[in-house]
Amino acid sequence: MKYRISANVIKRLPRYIRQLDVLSAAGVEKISSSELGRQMGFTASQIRQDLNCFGGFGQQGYGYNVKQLREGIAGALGMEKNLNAIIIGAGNFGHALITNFKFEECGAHLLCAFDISPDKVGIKVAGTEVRHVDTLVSFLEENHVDVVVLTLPQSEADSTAELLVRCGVKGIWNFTGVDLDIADESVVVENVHLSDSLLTMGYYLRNGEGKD
Amino acid sequence: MKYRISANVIKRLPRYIRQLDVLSAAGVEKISSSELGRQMGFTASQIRQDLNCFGGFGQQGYGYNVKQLREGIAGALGMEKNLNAIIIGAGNFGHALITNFKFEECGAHLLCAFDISPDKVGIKVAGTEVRHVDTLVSFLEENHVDVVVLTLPQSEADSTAELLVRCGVKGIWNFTGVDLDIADESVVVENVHLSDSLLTMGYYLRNGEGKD
DNA sequence: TAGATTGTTAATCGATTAACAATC
DNA sequence: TAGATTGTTAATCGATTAACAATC
Repeated sequence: MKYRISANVIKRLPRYIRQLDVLSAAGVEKISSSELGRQMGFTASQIRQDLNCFGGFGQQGYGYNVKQLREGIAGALGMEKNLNAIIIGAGNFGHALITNFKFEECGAHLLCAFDISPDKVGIKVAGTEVRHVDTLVSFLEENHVDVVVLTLPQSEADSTAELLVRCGVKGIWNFTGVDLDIADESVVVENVHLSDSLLTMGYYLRNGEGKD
Repeated sequence: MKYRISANVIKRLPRYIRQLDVLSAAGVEKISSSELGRQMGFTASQIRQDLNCFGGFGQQGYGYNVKQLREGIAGALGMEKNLNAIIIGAGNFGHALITNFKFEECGAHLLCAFDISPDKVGIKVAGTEVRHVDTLVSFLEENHVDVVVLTLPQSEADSTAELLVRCGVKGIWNFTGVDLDIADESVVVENVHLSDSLLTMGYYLRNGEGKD
């Protein structure tokens, strides 16, 4: 890539995808930055700046073709290249992710799940096989895994993450609630803290007005 | 409040809480902004700026008392005042939240759940009663509900949100994946988009290096 | 061509970092 | 008192917004 694109821009890309999908579904073929901005609560300027980080998706005097722009952003996010994923921890939360989360729509493919509990190992959850964690390392050796979804108890979080990094895993989608700090700079960790989201809500509820 | 505190600061508060809890558990009694910064990946300056939005938690020449600071931030977030919550949609995801999510630790109290499916209505999930959605409006009339957790199918998201706002609900924690746009400025909506998180991970995995 | 709207540069605004006096 | 570290002001940096020439 040319020069580093700010994290703020990257975080907005999935929102663009969502809105463009809504527009597409409604049969809208083209849209201007100002109209898209109105719909998403952004300024037209910001939208043009954001999109221009990745090249000229638009056409002067016309606007943006919805489908083309959608593909362009999907390309920037690399959504077309499938990421292989596995999930460790098939408890309530892991189970819900396996069953409901649309990995394919995010350009990912869930290979299988791992758990330690005898009454889970061996079963299939929504078509996904649950293996024993004892087979994890050998699985990682034999398969290319891009992303590991961590949905196991907090007590296991750090040791498991360390093991994964030693096995060369480069992406950890961490739902454990523990802030993993991993020294290896090449590892991408996304910490999902649902409680953060509720706590900030609490702040705004009590201190009046929404965020923006 | 004095003057408006930026959303960036608010979003960092739960992270402070987490780190302080880790320190507390490890028996650490005091900490300086520079050491806390080292641990959390912030500058000491930023930490002092953040904390001073809420008043002098620290003591010159000494640092911050871990427990006191924790209480101070919890106070700023209003964590001690309980928020009443209900959850609508007891499917996989709702079920997982009811079972695993620590509402109490976030200063919230889950009153009950609602669903439409006959084989869910009437049962208890981890001690939480599941009621029929037909009883939702009367429940809202008879109980003060601060936060509604939305974990129902996308097709129901917009209509349900609209109903909730009409019933005077001021907080919606939205897991449906649909961007609710609610005109009423006094309603606080937290949209949780797990897919956003995975998509941005995908970007960094392919374009090298972690975020920071 | 005239109108519209982008791509892109310049101006503004806000957030982070640095510096340092206050003070424990 | 001397050392440490905050609270707070000033400087810097980056992100957002505004403006406008390019062009479809």
